[in-house]
Amino acid sequence: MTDRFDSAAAERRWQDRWDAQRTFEADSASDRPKAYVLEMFPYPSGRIHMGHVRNYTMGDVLARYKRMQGFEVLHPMGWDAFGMPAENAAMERKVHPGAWTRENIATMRAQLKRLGFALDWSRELATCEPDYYGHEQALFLDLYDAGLVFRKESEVNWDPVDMTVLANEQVIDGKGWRSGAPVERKKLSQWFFRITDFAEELLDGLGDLDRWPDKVRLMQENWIGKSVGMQFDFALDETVGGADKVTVFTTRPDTIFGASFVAVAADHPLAQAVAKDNPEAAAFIDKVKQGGTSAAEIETAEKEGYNTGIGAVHPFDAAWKLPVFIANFVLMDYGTGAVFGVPGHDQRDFEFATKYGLPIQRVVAPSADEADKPIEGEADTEAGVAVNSRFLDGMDTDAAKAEVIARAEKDGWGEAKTTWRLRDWGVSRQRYWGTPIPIVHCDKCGPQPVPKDQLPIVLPEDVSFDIPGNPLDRHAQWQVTTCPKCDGAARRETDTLDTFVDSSWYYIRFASQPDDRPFDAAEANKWLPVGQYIGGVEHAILHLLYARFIARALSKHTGLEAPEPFAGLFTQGMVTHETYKSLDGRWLSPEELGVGTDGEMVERATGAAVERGRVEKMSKSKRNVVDPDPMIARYGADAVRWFMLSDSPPERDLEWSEAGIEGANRFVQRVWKLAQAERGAAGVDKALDVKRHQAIAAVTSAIEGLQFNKAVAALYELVSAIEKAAASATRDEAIDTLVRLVAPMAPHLAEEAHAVRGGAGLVAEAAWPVHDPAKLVAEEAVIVVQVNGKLRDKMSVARGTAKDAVEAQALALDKIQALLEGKPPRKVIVVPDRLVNIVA
RNA sequence: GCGGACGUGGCGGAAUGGUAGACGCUGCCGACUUAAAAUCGGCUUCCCGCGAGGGAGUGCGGGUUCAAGUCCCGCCGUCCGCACCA
Repeated sequence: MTDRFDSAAAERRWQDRWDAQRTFEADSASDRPKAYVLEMFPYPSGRIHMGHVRNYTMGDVLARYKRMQGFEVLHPMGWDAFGMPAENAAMERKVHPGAWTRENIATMRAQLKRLGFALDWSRELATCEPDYYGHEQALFLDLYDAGLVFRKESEVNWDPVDMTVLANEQVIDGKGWRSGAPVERKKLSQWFFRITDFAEELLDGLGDLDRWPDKVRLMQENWIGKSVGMQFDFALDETVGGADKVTVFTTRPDTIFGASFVAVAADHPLAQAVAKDNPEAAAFIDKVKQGGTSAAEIETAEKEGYNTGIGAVHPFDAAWKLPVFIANFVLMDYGTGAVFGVPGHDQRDFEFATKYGLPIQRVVAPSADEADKPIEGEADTEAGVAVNSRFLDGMDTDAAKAEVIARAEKDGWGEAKTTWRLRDWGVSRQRYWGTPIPIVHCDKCGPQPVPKDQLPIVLPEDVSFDIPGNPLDRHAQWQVTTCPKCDGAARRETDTLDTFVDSSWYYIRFASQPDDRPFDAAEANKWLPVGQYIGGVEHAILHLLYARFIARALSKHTGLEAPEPFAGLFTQGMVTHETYKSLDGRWLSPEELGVGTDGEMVERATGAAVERGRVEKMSKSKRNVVDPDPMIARYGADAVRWFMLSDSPPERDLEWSEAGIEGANRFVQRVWKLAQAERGAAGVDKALDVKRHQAIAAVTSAIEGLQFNKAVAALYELVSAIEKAAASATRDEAIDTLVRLVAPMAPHLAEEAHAVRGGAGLVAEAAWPVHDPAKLVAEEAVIVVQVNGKLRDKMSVARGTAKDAVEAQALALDKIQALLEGKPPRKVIVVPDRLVNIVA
């Protein structure tokens, strides 16, 4: 009689044992090879959701697998604990952000522990604690000393009612998401990290990240946005606001003879100067500024301009003057905020020129004899040969570009120039719940860095959120300090750091956590870079780019040797679930549903019909969230983990379903039943042994390739084969192998099975099975026999049978004889041990 | 608009150019049971056929090959990212 697997008891037993034996604590001094497995640490929002469970289960499988392979594994966990939700909770529920956050951390830590993850909890950190952010302040000062921190005026979204700065995603249709008040643009002095200093390196570095998804590399490449071209001046035929020239940037200097206008952005100094005593221009600028900033509005906005009446002198022809427009499609924050328009070869310029009746001249053609080919309907943006371009005529596009740049540089009116889309990283946040920026403002000495021995600068606890705005700003004593330079009265910086700063170095702190400095480089170097980093695609750009930047900066200015922090990156899919809607459009949770008299789904409370919605990402608003805790209680942690890995490929979405978790539970029970099988039968089962070796090979390569769904399938096959096999020594061995192969995925089950089968020690520390390539195939090979590529028959031959013999045997088959009707085959292809194809 | 990914049964998905649909889910049939649950066995791409068997089939249209889900060319569709980037 076999028992059902008691998941609750097993979870308690083995989690306690792992804890007591410190099984998963990483030893930096170990001489085993090191493996660093990391999942993106969670924001402590309140409770763990299925997305976390999936993410951390994948990392856990890898960490446990690596440990069984003999690696010293670092697999830590922490909390991305600063950020706005804590302040929102403070305002709504009158709880202190710290109390709210720490309570959430306690809840979520307990939830994670219930899943039995092989985490080194001794290295747990929370970014909201002074023993983390104090070190971050030290790093800030290091970057400051390295010249990578600076201060400048920058515009922010300002909510005049809440008196607060808003992130872009908090601005909805130009209004604050909470107050609903129209958002203003406000200039504030803010701190920046000079990430643009590293633009070229960050771009080049992508080339080495061969274990990153191409998609993410491409997104970063686009974000960095390198464009190579030239910058040059157009002289103006009058002086406006003290300026007698306008500087433009272009990637197509070869089209300079196709220019028919110059355009500047609405907030370009030249435009501002013109507007000063020109109400018409001022009105146009206002109109442009009011234009929507949403993607949809930009897409549909028509190209519009205001002709200033100023003339710009063509650099190659003093007599040639181009009209200068203020145009709505020119952006101040890209290039120089001014362009020259070539309607023949740029689509925007084409539309603009068409609207304002400006000349459209072809200056690039597919070949030199197509100089007169008209430009019709749209601009021709292809490279080719310069035409109608005086001294450039006949040159290919690249040569023409080089020629223009060479002449400009020689004559001093322009130069080769590369511009970037990437902006410097604004790190100031006018918020309370973040890392205080370690700067002191002195009226006499200006902003001064705080000496390191005064760190950490701790956030004051006595703050209130009754009044809108940043509580640090109105805290009476906290700001008051003395200038480190002149000892005079001074005020602390009340801005805090962007939480992306917190997450851009936490993986280093995990690897090494001395008390007196952010990290010990020698120790960190033992672990870094992270071998496998796992998280959601939503962090493909910002978090990963910032972390790469910080790692590079630290590699340059400290002893850290990991310019690329994450050698391998994997972005997993979401966890989705069915949704339901009432006929009047309210989202319904599964608990609100019942079955009506006719068997149809109805809303339990009202008996009204229910519409089955799309399968969507689990979210509170759509009421389709499945909480992990009750699932663990009901099915056990192993079944939940198993389901997270089965079915869908890890990079795609996984649909949570009742049937799926039931299936996972069935698997757990099947393995448990096998584990209890009587040991000691004699005899060899060759077929089962082949299966065993195949399973080892399949599971191993699947885990290596992060294809957990394939590992799962291979394990199902092994279990089925064992179930069908009669008792034998081979079968005992196969069960032992199964227990180890399943251990990274269902660790409690594996430990329990290992113990009940008399195994010594922990399976978590047992060796990973190794397959024998010679035993991967059966002695008999099944040969497929095709006629004209169509499967007609199969036959079994000894592996390695010679081609001639196989061919003869195939031709002798009754079915084949019948199909050939006595005619000799025209050709026979034999693939040894696989197939015979007869061409009739 | 630019860039990328994807398209295979009722569903999730497998397939170094070599048996398409592994494995799971669902559904159906059967065994065990007084009965149910659980468990076990079988079937489950579609069409024709009682059956043996035959035919079709991987979004659509072409091509390469003894052989194409897989490679090439051209379409269609879905999803994602970026977006007036000069």
